[in-house]
Amino acid sequence: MLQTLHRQDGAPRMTPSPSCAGCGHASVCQASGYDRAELSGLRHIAERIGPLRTGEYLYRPLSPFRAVYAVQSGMAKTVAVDVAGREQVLAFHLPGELIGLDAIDRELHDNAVVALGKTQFCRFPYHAIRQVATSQPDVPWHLMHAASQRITRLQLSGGNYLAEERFAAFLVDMRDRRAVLGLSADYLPLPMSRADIGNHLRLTTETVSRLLGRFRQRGMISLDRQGLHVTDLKTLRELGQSLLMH
Amino acid sequence: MLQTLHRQDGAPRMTPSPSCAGCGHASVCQASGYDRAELSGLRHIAERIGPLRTGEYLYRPLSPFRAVYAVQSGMAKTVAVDVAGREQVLAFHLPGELIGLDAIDRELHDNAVVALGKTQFCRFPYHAIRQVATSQPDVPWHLMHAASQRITRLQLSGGNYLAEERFAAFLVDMRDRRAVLGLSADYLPLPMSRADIGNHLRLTTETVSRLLGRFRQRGMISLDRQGLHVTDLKTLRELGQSLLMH
DNA sequence: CGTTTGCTTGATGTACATCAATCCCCGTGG
DNA sequence: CCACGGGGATTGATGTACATCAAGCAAACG
Repeated sequence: MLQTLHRQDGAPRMTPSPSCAGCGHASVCQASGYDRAELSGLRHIAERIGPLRTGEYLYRPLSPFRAVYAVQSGMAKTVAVDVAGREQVLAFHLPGELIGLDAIDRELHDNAVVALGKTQFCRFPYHAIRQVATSQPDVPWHLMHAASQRITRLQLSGGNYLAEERFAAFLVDMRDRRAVLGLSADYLPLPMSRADIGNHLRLTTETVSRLLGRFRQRGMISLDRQGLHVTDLKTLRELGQSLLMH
Repeated sequence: MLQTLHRQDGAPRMTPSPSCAGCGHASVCQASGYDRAELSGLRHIAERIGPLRTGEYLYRPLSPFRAVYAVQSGMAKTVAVDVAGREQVLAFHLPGELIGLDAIDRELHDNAVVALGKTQFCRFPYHAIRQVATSQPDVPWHLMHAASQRITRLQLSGGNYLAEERFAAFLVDMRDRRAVLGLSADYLPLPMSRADIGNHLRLTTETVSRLLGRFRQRGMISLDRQGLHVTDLKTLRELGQSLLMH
């Protein structure tokens, strides 16, 4: 289970707004750039959703696209389901990361988003975003940057690499994203199942388990029930370097 | 491995062009939506580049991001090179498809774009796009749609599927994209090497060759030196359906 | 508690890679 | 015109990274 996020003590407060005033998760929005004055309109249209609990859906495949979302606290996964019923975990989302940009083009969500542990979301209605964009021209470019980043990430993760490289890169990537957000970085909570991790990395649960064991044996990580501790980031980063952004 | 990156050298020649009037490739731009009045500004900032020949670069890794591009005629590939020197073919680009959106976020191209056969490009300087966007607010949203589409495609292709499924989906996808652009759809020119196709699909040249042979034997395609003819689209689409958009 | 559910660990299987010829174009020079 | 060379394509034999199958185990949960 994920605990509630703690606000950074020395972090500057963001400007109060109808929706975001008093939100306990301001620091992650700041880390994601939502506190910039040119994007202030986004704060005013944000709606809170949740908390959702493990396995509950934010949206389902084939639901119409009406908004983009961001995790506020907790963690979520995006899952695609194909015609044969096979599932594919496309991403794990940390607080502040935009969800649903892939649905803009066809105005249709072809994926599901599922909460992993108690999770809260922010909802940004698309019509409101378009409205805000007319007075704040940086807004669409902010989305564009988020989309650009997502494309870069997907391109890297699509590559043909060994299980060990992909898994190391996965851990380091998650660590780095948490560091940017001001969350505990050496400790990674893993509210998703081994099956989810494996599916995401095109591996089986057994292989994930074996990799975790191997990394633990080599002193790169230490495991507990809720997640893992990164104890040798340098080695881990070297293993995954081909798959990581610089 | 792939030698193309080291084969040819030479800076692309650029021809400034105030508008698209008289461009012989207007139909593909039309198919891609560039003829809409709300995007007319894009036509006025387009510059022609090329023609480039097989193996010549549009841009190289680590070059600064100053523009997005579109293929005008011919075909191109995007190639990522990691720290270990391994290459990964990320995409093959048909006329009208935007190239370089992944570089917007970090203002840096971490990939190369290489011509496959005699290929012409359109260049859209980023500062000019931003300028045009101030008077034509649909412009950033057009890019956003292109990015959204790219994300959807990458998510699909990242999945864990059999070689046969991926290859069938690749052929059908290319066929469908050509159909949208008004190009010959049953006939697919393949100016890239088997190695390029295989690399893109996480397969070896040998496997690509065997798949082509198998598909030919089953009467799904017929091969010639320059490309292939799709003779049983239905079966091909069924094979690849899990990986295709609907 | 017992049952369930997910995790771990070992033995065996397989899709595809790798290795290795051979073939087939196509360009080049005589 | 043909001889020759070389890079890509095909085809077959063998290897391997990871999946699949199978069994035990430990935490979670009613």
